[in-house]
Amino acid sequence: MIEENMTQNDRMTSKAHFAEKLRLAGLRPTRQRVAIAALLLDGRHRHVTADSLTEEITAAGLHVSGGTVYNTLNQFTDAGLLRRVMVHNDYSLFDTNTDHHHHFYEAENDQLVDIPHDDVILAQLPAAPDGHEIKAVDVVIHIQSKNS
Amino acid sequence: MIEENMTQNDRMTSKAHFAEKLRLAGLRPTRQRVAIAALLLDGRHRHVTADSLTEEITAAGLHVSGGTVYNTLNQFTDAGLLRRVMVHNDYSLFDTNTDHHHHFYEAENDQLVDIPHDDVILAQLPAAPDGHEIKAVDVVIHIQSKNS
DNA sequence: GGCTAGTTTAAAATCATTCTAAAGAGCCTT
DNA sequence: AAGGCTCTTTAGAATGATTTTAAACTAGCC
Repeated sequence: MIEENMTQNDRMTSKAHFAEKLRLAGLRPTRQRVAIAALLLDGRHRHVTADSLTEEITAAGLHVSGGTVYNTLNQFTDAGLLRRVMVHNDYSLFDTNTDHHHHFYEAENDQLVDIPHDDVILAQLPAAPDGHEIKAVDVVIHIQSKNS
Repeated sequence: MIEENMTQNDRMTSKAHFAEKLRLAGLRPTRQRVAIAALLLDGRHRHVTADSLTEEITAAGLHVSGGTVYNTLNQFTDAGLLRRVMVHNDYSLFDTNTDHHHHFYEAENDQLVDIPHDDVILAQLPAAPDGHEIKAVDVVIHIQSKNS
């Protein structure tokens, strides 16, 4: 949203902006990480896979090796810039929205849909086992079309 | 629990019992499916992987090919005799407890722990998108030991 | 007893992801 | 701006869980 009507000059600014964002996250702002950050961390909320991200990179006229795409996705996730969503074991899904929210998942066409933050209310969470603390609560609501 | 003090005769009965269970689930009771059912569907609640199940089968002095272990796990899951739990993408986890309940997951040592049915209360579930219905609600609470 | 469709088998194939070793690039120091 | 040290990237090989294959079997029915 932020980058809708950008001039060439703004784009340079934004490159520096993402480099800074990476530095703050403890990641050295390399050419490939900045490029990927510019694609993924622009505020748009969506779900990507290593594959779909690679397509985006190619569409942007760039090239990043497969290994680096995977590494970057993992590093961004560890740094809290992305969130990994667990709905199946076929391949990893990443959410560019790291805010606390949950998901609908439709297995029929492997479709993942965000649930607005306040639409699921969890009352009375169980206490974590002794010596442990809760790190995250993931809720996935599996849905299917009614006529099946 | 059911099969704690079984005589040889009871065991035969139980074999027939599992064969019947499979038939009811729409699965032809083959030797290997009955054997696996006897191991997994005895009422004990636990989590297994294709690997751990294969070990159990071997420990029982039996042999079932790898492909069949995977097929059976998938068929049992589709038939509602097992439940697949999604916590990571490394390999599939199956829960012999198909009742509605949720899980704690400790990534550090890949430990999965059941949460008693009534310990998580979800109020105000969101309505499923138009034309869809809710099939299942999965809640995974990620935990970590406090001193880390 | 013999059929036939559904199963099992071992082995090969698949496919996402990670690892490897060598080449390259940030970035701090001078 | 050069040197250098470490962290990254790269292409390609390796890994490992899972699926597929085609042939050998078997459960259940006539």
